[in-house]
Amino acid sequence: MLPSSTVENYLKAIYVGETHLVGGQKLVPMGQLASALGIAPGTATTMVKALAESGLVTYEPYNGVRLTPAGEKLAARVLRRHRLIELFLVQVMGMNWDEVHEDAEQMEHVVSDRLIERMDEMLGRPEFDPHGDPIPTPDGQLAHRALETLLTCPLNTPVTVARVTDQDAAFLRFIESHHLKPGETIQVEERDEASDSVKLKGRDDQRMTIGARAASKLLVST
Amino acid sequence: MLPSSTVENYLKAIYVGETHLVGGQKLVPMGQLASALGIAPGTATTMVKALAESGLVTYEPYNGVRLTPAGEKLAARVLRRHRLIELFLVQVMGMNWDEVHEDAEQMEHVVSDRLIERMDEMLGRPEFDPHGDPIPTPDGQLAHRALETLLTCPLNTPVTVARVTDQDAAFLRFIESHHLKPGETIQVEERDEASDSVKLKGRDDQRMTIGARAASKLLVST
DNA sequence: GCCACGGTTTTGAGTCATCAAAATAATAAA
DNA sequence: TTTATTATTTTGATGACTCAAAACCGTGGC
Repeated sequence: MLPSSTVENYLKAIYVGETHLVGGQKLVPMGQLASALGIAPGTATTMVKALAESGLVTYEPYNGVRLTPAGEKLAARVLRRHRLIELFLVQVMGMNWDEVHEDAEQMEHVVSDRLIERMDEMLGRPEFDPHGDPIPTPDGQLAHRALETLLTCPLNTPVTVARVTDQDAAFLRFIESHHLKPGETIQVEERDEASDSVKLKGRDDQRMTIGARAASKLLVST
Repeated sequence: MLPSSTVENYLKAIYVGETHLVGGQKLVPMGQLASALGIAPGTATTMVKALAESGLVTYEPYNGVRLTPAGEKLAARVLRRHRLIELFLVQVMGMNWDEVHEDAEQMEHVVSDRLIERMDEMLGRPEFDPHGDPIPTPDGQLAHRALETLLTCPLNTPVTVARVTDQDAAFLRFIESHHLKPGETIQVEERDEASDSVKLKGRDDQRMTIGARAASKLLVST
């Protein structure tokens, strides 16, 4: 039984949901899953029970859901495809990084392994996609770097933007126009709790202030 | 209402079915449609009635189905996408022409207009795909050439292979290995009704004999 | 002109994925 | 502890799409 696009999307959402979980708890709650997929909560429950039936997830009623090794393998495969496709569309086809998400979202379910392999080859076996998200290897391994957000990194120290953890097109365009894409070097000059904002010095010493919410989505390496 | 992949496939099948019709009759019979789509005849009937309901086709019970202008526009769009994708996969990604059909079949329904436009641009607004099939323009026009099959073209006269009207991977590999791809120059030396075969002289004066059924799928320009 | 046969349509049913809304469980508040 | 709030699960239904098999044309053969 090859998984349907729907199943692949559930697994992917659970996978990334797990990474967003704080602390030792490992179960993704149904509500979070449902809203991540844009479906009604009841639908998520029904579907997750079916996934548990086929051994892809572990389901604890009223607590949440977790991937089994089999489910994790499939999820990593989908994520790998998604990120390779995004990088391909940007790197090879010259599309903007804020307009490739939807295409990747669709293509990840349908293109052949051969085509994915060809993309991987043309891109030189990349480890990160245009947003700095790590690309799982064919066997599901994720490269992981120790990164900090702009809310936690040291002040007045040059840091390199490594990853942007938001796919929203408007946000991505903002990042791009302010030269905050992965690879850029910046410094955090000041954080202000009261105004919920962060002051930055960017390329050409350009000053800018961004909200804490946005700052938390920019990951940097020191 | 954007059409589902299923609807797009029905329209595409009717579209190419129409071109395969001989003479003045213009209706694609249900049986042909069903077998082209690999579905049960009853399913085709049900679906075609729904398509007629939404104004995409004209349906005459027991006679067949024909596209309306609206349906034809949609069908041409899908075919354009399919053929651009195939050409892109071969030309840009270096895939073999016998292995791109399935990917194109899936991608044609999901990739964005922007991505298609980008492919078209990268390919230099091509008129024909790797099989020599014409690529409809954005407004649905088809370039058409006066072509003959190897069964009807003049004998002992150099002709250029222009189109291969079969997507079967094994057949395409045969064509390729015998240097009969679109663009190659060949000559028909002899036709034998009795043995149902055609004798050819190909590249480097190499002689070969192919069956009439295969010969009818090779279109040439004189 | 009748009948048989191939193609077509109907019928009845099933799968997958979804929703809204009612019922229920867990949790936080009073 | 009892209640109120919020999250989750059930229930009942729907919309696409599909099949198998029974019923139904329509035409060619005799």
